[in-house]
Amino acid sequence: MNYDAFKKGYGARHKDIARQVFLANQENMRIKKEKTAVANLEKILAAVFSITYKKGFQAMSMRDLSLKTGMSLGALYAYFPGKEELLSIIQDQGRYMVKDTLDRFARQEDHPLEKLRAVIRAHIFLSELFRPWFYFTFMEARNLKPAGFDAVKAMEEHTQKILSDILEEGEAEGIFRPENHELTACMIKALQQEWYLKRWKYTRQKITVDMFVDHVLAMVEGFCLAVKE
Amino acid sequence: MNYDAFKKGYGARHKDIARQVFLANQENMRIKKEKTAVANLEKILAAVFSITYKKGFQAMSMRDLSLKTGMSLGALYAYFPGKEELLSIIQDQGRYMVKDTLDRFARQEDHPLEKLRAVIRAHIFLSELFRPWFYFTFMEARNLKPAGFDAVKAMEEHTQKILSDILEEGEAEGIFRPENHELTACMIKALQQEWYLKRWKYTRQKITVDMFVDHVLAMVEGFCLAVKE
DNA sequence: GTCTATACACAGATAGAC
DNA sequence: GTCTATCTGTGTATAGAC
Repeated sequence: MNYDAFKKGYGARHKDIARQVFLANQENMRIKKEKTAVANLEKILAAVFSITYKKGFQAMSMRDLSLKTGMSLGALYAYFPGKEELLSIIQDQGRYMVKDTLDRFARQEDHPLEKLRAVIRAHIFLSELFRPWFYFTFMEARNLKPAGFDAVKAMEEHTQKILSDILEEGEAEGIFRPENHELTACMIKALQQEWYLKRWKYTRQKITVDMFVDHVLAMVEGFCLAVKE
Repeated sequence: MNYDAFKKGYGARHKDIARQVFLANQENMRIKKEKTAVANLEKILAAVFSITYKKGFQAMSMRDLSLKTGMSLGALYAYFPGKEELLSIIQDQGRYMVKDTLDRFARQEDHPLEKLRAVIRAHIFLSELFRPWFYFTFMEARNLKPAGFDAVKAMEEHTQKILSDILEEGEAEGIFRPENHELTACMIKALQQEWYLKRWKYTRQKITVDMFVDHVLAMVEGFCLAVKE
């Protein structure tokens, strides 16, 4: 599966994500009409990503956000109780998207090697499709309150476990070499993260997401696969 | 070489770094006595790292810094012209340390495989020894003005080239497999970065820097080494 | 639902005494 | 060299008109 196929198969678009955010946080919003709320949330999210990509969430002022969205300060506060809550809302939604997608892809395949490939691909392709979310989730995690940061850590360990479980399973079947699978899972996660943390580099070097994924898979398989005698 | 050996062999300590910072920025400081300046710079740097690790540079107020160092606001401004300049000073010094060390280790070995190992090890060990510097340099890069950010990018590409040059050289000698060495260099850098970006994870999992380095090397060599026929 | 106007806290930075 | 006191801009957030 390449990126184009993934993109076509993956239903959700920006508007759908905004709708999910609305449904999950409806009780804290003064806006009641779904259509209005979703349209404006979409604008707000896009603006947040655009502003914070360059200077970070802390440095983004509510006036910046007002200017970029074309909405007034008063209007913005009808969509979330405060700046800190806005951060949590985005982080929560980001985590939900990743967990939901990876769990789904992990269930789709049976053979450990195919499963490993599917999960690695899905993670990187998803991070390409929702790059701003991934970048934001990583870079702004430390601005969360302890509870939020704990959720980030738990998520990191959850996705790591998906990978190490596959590796264990494959070792039991004689497909993968015995190794410290926890550590290998960490390395895989590091490679995945590279894609959305340093996008400027790959854009400049004209490396596509498909090339990147293939290289990651080659490296991982070169290390993990049991040698045929 | 393991981490302990690296640490013993690597001369510079925190005080020496503070001295380098003093010498490099002397003309912008109102403090003239080296001994006073170095001692206080050491305090200031430690305080910056401690505060920003949790909430970032933008969110650190000068009053936070004053409290943590035990120095007054007025005194702090005798050591640097402004908050933004303080950021540049730290970033510049961080880059200098990395470049200086890596170039040195790359020159030390002759055989491509040994050189590759030496450079990868040196980078990870250095990031362990000066973890706050590395973490800070990465996380706060986007708060720099364009010129500073360009320097960061140039540095990233410089260290990448050190690696890809070694891989090219090794391929010419038949030691490494033909591959997209640029991309492999990127992967290696991603693995190195993982160590200082997610230290909390490795502390929790009781993984030492030596274990980590060995795993990275095993993975890289498994992928790069030409297969013996 | 969205606007303008404004409250009030806190930021970075400096002046001038010691 | 270091301190305290203070200036001035900007931050988040809200009240109340439309």
